[in-house]
Amino acid sequence: MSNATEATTSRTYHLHRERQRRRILNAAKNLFIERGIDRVTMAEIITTSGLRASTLYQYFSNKEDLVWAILESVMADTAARALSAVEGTSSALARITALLELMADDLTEHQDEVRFLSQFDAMYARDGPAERLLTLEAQISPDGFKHFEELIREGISDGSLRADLDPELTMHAVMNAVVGAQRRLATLGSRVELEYGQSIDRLFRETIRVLLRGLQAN
Amino acid sequence: MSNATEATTSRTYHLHRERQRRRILNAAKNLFIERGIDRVTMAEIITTSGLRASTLYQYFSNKEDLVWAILESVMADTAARALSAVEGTSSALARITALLELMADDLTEHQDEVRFLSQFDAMYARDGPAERLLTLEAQISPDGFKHFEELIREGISDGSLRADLDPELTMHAVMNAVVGAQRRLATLGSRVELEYGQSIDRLFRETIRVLLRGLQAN
Amino acid sequence: MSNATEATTSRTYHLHRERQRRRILNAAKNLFIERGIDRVTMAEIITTSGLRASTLYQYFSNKEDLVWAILESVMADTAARALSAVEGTSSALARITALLELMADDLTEHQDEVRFLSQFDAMYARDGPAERLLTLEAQISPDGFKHFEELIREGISDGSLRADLDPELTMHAVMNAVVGAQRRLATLGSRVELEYGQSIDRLFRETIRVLLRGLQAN
Amino acid sequence: MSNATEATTSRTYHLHRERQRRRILNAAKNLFIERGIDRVTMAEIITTSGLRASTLYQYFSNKEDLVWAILESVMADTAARALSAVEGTSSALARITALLELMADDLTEHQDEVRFLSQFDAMYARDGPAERLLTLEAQISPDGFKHFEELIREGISDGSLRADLDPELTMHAVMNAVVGAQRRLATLGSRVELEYGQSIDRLFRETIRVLLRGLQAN
DNA sequence: AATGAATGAGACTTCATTCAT
DNA sequence: GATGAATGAAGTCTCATTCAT
Repeated sequence: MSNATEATTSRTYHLHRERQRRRILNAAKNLFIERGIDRVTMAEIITTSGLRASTLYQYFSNKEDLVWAILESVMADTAARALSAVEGTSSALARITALLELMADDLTEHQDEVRFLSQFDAMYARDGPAERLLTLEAQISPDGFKHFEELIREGISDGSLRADLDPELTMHAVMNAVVGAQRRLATLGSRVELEYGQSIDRLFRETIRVLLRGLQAN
Repeated sequence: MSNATEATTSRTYHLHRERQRRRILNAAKNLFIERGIDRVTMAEIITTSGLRASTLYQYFSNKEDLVWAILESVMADTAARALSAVEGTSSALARITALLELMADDLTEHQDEVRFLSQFDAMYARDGPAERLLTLEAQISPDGFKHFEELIREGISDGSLRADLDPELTMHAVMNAVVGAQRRLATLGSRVELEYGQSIDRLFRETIRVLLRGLQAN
Repeated sequence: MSNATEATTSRTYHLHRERQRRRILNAAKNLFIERGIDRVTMAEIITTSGLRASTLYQYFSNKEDLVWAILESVMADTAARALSAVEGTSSALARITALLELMADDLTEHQDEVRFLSQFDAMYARDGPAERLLTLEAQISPDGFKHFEELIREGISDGSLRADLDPELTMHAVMNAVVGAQRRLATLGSRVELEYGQSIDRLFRETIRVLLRGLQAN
Repeated sequence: MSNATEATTSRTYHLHRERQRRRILNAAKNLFIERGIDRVTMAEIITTSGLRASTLYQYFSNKEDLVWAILESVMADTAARALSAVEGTSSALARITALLELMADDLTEHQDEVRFLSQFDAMYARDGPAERLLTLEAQISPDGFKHFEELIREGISDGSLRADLDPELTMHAVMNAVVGAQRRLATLGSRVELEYGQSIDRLFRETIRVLLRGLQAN
């Protein structure tokens, strides 16, 4: 086999493998999102993805592997959206606003995926190796949060933010609250609207508003 | 059988049933909290509670039933704590402060139970009948949130809070964020401290501070 | 329920349980002996024993458990035979002769079981906890080998056995050779006769003869 | 292509094939010896040998084939050692002594391989075609055993051995006992020392001693 | 009310092997 | 001859739950 042919063959193989992988991932992701991670069986994923069990197991060695791979893909998607949202913003404030806006949009447009993340945290986050998640999370916010911290610093010096804030602490507290609020809303879904009589979107945007006000100097 | 004997028998019987019930509930609760709802099998609950499968099924007709019953007990505990925390406070502000303090305390002292609630939401909240939860939640905050709403109203009229707030919307948004933040911290546990380099308690208290500031007029 | 009834019930249950256990053990033993431990699947044992998989697993928690249980039963049988063979013998020599005779008989009449033991040793003996086996082996030879050792001692003092023997070493060496020869013959089965042109029984008895001669003084 | 080139190509090709074959055999042999024939999967052999499944199957058409090939190689090794041990011996007695010595040495120095043989017998010997084994065994003792038989005959006539021996029967009985003892010791390994409180080597040498004495006339 | 036994349904994997290129 | 991908056929075991007594 000539080198050229070899390369082509290898590329073809690689493409094929990638396609199959996605097929499985898609099937699993949809099922997980639709019915909850723990209620989906491998058999279903196998049927849905149209492969044979043994073939699937050549791509993912067990259910947990699959769950992590999907987590990765969901996070990568979110990260990509975040990156493109932040792109072209000039000030730190604009950047953060864009980020929070994005989270609000994601909540409406990708509620299922947000719920998946929520479920993942509830079920797997505690025992999976911490590093694995940290690595993943590094992707989603290459340095998005850094900007947040900087902004707080800046704001403090120019007097627009309260002087008594501890930049790092505050940033983490606020981000945790935002994420926590977002995930809770996604998780409870329509129940929130029933219970609170407010649309999810309004509630989340109000949360953001209050939090931002809480940061500003008076 | 005389009426008196009958009554005694019935009372004894009732007591016994209650004791057994608690035994099961306790065993299950500890296991759920320790290892996560989905990783606990009925067999384990049976072994731990020291009964036989068939006996247990006379008290709870399936696993979900058990989960809901524990949810109930956890919520009742929290509600009891809330009630005693609020007791003796005079102003609405004091009441709310007491409530938020309690949530911070619960986060440190009952982190496992908070995590249980989080997991419950992630796994069951969506399909269980909404009313069932609403009824339960009515217990936890007999009217605690009402006070919150009132306080906001009051604060708006006396000028201490920002005039542009919509009391109900704001209340729900803030409460959702507080609960979301609390549960997320409980869920991630030590991972948060690793990741954020801050103690869970500090982060949660900072969240509260920022949120409350966000409500105040300048 | 009266105490009497209770006892009866419990006895009935116990009997039933024991019967089922034997049913499984029998089915498995026959299959193992017939086709070799590793070529028998749980599914076959299940079918043969006429129970459902889940029922069987309430008696034995996995295949290895089953294998060990059968080992136990085979050893117990052998031990019982040994005991009754030795019973009524007066001298140590008579005892040993009886024991070796028994081994020869077992080789013809229970060749399958001897082969099972051989197979067990080859496959499991190395990793199973040593104590488990030692305990089991203590059963088979309550003190049968002790007699052997004593006999050697006696023989040495009365001059009938070679003076340069180390009783314990010799006993173990001889027993190991006898058992090794027996198992090898059982394992190779008809192949031996084909290869050696001698009946298994004759070969084994000749082995014993030579070994015993080797012990005698000239 | 010229004849010369063809020959070269063919030789190269042949060399390559031989190398690959050895690679596989080595990997498999080590694994079999280390962990037992039945616990080794083809996948492991494939990984260890560094080839792909499909490539391996071009050399050996199934697992059993591989097992037999290794048996062959182990036996060939032993045979080679036997040959070189016997080489240079003049008398039949010397020959036999050398052979038995070798078996004792093999037991210590090649215990794993002896165990492999033991396992092979337990698992495969019964169903594999008898001739296949006979052919193989012919290798190991080109005529070693013949000598043994002769020796016995000689010994009988010169009065050094007991007159009542049946040369062929005795030879086979003794050889079977020696091999049986050797394999059993190799199989049980350290467990023997635990159980018997004697080193494997001492036990085996004592066995040989007793057997030889058993053959001698007094 | 308690219990021992049973069990349907299915879960997740694994393995040796084959085929098309 | 080598390789990547695929796969049929089993395999072992688990689990929530029920039923007869």
